[in-house]
Amino acid sequence: MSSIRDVARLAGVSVATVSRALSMPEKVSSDSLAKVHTAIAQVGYKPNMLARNFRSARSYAVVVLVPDIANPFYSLFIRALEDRAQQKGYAVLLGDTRGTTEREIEYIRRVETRLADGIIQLRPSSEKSQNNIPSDIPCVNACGCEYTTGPAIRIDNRSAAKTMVDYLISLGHRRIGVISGLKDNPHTVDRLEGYKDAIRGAGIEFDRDLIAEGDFTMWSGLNAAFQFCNMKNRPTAIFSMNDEMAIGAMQTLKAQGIRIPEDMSVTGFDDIAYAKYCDPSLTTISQPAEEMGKMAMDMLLRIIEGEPLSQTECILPTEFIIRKSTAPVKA
Amino acid sequence: MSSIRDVARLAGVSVATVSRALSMPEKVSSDSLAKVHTAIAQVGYKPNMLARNFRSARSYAVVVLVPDIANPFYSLFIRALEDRAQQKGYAVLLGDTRGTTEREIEYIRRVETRLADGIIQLRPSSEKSQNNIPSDIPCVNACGCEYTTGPAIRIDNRSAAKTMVDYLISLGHRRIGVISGLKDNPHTVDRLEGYKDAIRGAGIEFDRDLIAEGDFTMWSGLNAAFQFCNMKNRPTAIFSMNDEMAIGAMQTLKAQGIRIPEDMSVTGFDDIAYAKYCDPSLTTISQPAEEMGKMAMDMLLRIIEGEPLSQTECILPTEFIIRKSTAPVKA
DNA sequence: TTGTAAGCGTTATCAG
DNA sequence: CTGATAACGCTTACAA
Repeated sequence: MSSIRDVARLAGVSVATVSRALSMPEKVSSDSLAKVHTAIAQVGYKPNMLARNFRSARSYAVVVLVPDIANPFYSLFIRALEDRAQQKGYAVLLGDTRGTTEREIEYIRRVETRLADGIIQLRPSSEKSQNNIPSDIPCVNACGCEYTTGPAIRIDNRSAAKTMVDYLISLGHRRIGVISGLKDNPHTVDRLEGYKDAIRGAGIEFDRDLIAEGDFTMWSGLNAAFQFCNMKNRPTAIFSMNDEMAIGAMQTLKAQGIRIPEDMSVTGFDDIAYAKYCDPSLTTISQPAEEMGKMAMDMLLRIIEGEPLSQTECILPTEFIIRKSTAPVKA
Repeated sequence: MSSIRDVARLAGVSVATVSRALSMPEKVSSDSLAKVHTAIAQVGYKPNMLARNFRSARSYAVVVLVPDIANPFYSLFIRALEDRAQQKGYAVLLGDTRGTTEREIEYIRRVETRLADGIIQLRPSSEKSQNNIPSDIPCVNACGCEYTTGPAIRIDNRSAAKTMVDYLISLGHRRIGVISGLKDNPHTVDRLEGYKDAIRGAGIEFDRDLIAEGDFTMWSGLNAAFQFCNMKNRPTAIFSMNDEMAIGAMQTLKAQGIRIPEDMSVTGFDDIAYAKYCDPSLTTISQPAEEMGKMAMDMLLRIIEGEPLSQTECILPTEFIIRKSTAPVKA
């Protein structure tokens, strides 16, 4: 309600002095400073950031584009992103796209109209799956893939997947089913390459029938698993491209009387919180979501503030976590 | 980059006309309208919303204060809130407080400094657990309790809890353990009252030893369950105040060789996605998070826009969901 | 060190 | 229906 003018009047100084007292107190005499502060307290002055932002042509806000905030894997990211943004004085505008391009575009428009200074993209993108974001707006992909263009923080999905499948192979598995994400999802592509790398390395022939397509939801994992249950020569292990599908798959297997890991090993990817608590606990790949979120936000803020980028792509290490859902193949 | 002046110049009209063409096209001649639109297209004009908001003294943004965004129960809420806000042209500023008052205050400051127009509070609050929010700022509690003051959307925690415990009693259980949230959490208080209502109704005496305190995390549920395992006269059923703790508890029980539900029934609260997929699937109470989020946002926007509120508190019905984690007590 | 005043992009008022 | 112009609250040259 009260503006800088009220404070100035009451303090008996000019508005410029009040402004300076707030943003560069060292350039103001301690006498004025004191008067200003008491005046501020008296009128209960709160600076109008809307005016300040307008003046500085900056919103100090960042859009976080996320396919689905209810996905636990993304929640972890967002928490890290928000934390970092808050530390640096930026706000996070939540942009849940629900996978639609339409909503994505609405949010992009927000930065074009100055309501946000940049974008953190959580949807993996590659040339094929365009990201609709004009190249002149600051953007960092916090969840990139091998073919992601532009600034990105990512893990090496391909080699992480290979590590996992190598492990299954080392346990004696030769028929290893895959529950993938949607075919054209960049994560799916990268991780499938890793799977192929591994089986190729072990001299195992690629069998298209061993690939069941899901969409990264538990429900799809549950369904995909049926495909394997009904096979005459069914796999002895399943490499699921995320934890949620693995958990869904385990439900199906258990319901069909298939014991995990005795009859079939199951692995996940991401290491969401439940992975540790499901039954049996899930062997999986842990992504450093905390670190990735922090780095992505830092990178974006550098771009926004025009600081030079030491590197435009950053690949972080994953952690391979062995729990109880995997075991050597039955003799 | 280009402002309304550039458009005006190119279109050969005044800035006022351009402004009107955009916000009230019916008051502008179709001739001018056409000229303005071609000019806009030519210079690629995007209105500066920062200026617009400043002018209208509104940010068209709303802070959503959430204790922890990685908590799946809150994610559902947030998704609904964001959806509704977006529909109405408002942005959602994510305010993950991580349970600290300090951060909560930083976010409240954002609305005091005009960066947001109001607050959706997801932390349950009552007189005891104050909510630090000055009464003059628009705020709706989307996750209220029996004693929440001010506008709120909530469920009847007490009677939902009673329903659940009544059900356990109907299965023959008499010793029913409770895994509660933190003692002073308003949800804990309400749900504990419901528990007491139920056992009182069945003539069962309240036994303080049957209450294990958790903090709504899986980990705390896991620990709390040990308390029951080690009892000489252990409960035959556990009423957990949320799903996550119930899932944690089930891990412990299974690890101790206690079968669920044959040896012990376990129930949850919230019906998070994972409740359906854990093993055994969890009997729980479903909150209409989607609906609650929508209503809360609508209510807040009404307050912000100065429209009258038909009701200041709204209690939505819950759904009682029976799955596989509960069974009649053993003979 | 301080004050004056211009200006950020938009909308609203008021004449024409 | 249109145009000139004054705000909105703040920052920042520039001058004193």
